[in-house]
Amino acid sequence: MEEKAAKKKLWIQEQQALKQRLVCSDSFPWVVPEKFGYDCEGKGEIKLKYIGGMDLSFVKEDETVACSALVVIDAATMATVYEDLEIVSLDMPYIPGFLAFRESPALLSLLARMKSSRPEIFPQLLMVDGNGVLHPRGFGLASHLGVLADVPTLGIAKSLFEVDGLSEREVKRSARNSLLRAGDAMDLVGRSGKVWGSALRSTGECVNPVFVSTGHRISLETGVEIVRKLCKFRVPEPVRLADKKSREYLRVNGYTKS
DNA sequence: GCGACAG
DNA sequence: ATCTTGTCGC
Repeated sequence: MEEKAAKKKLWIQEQQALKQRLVCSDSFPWVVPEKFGYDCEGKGEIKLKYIGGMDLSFVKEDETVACSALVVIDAATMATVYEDLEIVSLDMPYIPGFLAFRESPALLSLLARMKSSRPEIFPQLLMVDGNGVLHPRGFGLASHLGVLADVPTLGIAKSLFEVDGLSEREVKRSARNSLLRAGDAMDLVGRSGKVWGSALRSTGECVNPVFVSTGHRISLETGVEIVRKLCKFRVPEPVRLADKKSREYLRVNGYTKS
């Protein structure tokens, strides 16, 4: 497997090249409403209204087959306004730290399709199942996708990618003590002092936090503020729905799955 | 060398 | 990611 090492080396170079275009601060034409609601319909300034969620589901029989999903909701009503699913064939294997090389082609395909068919409701922000800058080289799937599609993105992970001395066990321990109420969040500060992301308590029932990180063109602070408002359950609605729909699609079409 | 390792 | 039953709680 000398092959694999060479591939990683190339991928690392590609990540570093794309990272040159990464923007970690708020860089969008819209404004975050004080509270999602009818004010999103207001005239004048553009307000955040359309938020997308993306995910892939797999079948255990064949690791190259997956169903990709893009769900867009209206933040004001939380209603789904767009949904697209596609069975895809994945060329690359999953290698920790290189998830984007396996999943981004399928996700980019869905984005391109929507951009041409329904540009008027194309998401102003995308929540991606995975990490943004909370990554060994600071360039996870959400950042990778954000840069390639030039769309603001956020990384939403259900488990911690241990980087810079951060350990899931330790983070969960302090989260249990510090995150007391729904919406409480804490910075994920590495040994180096760098803030990689945030651990957010989604609901009062969820003791286990969800890990949010900047993907592209949005600050961590703004991202957490938005994610906080979109959580009915542990995972924010856009991503939860994309996960649910893709899994359901595989099940209904006989592929297997629970 | 050892342990870690998003989905 | 996926494999899985029961079970605690509103």
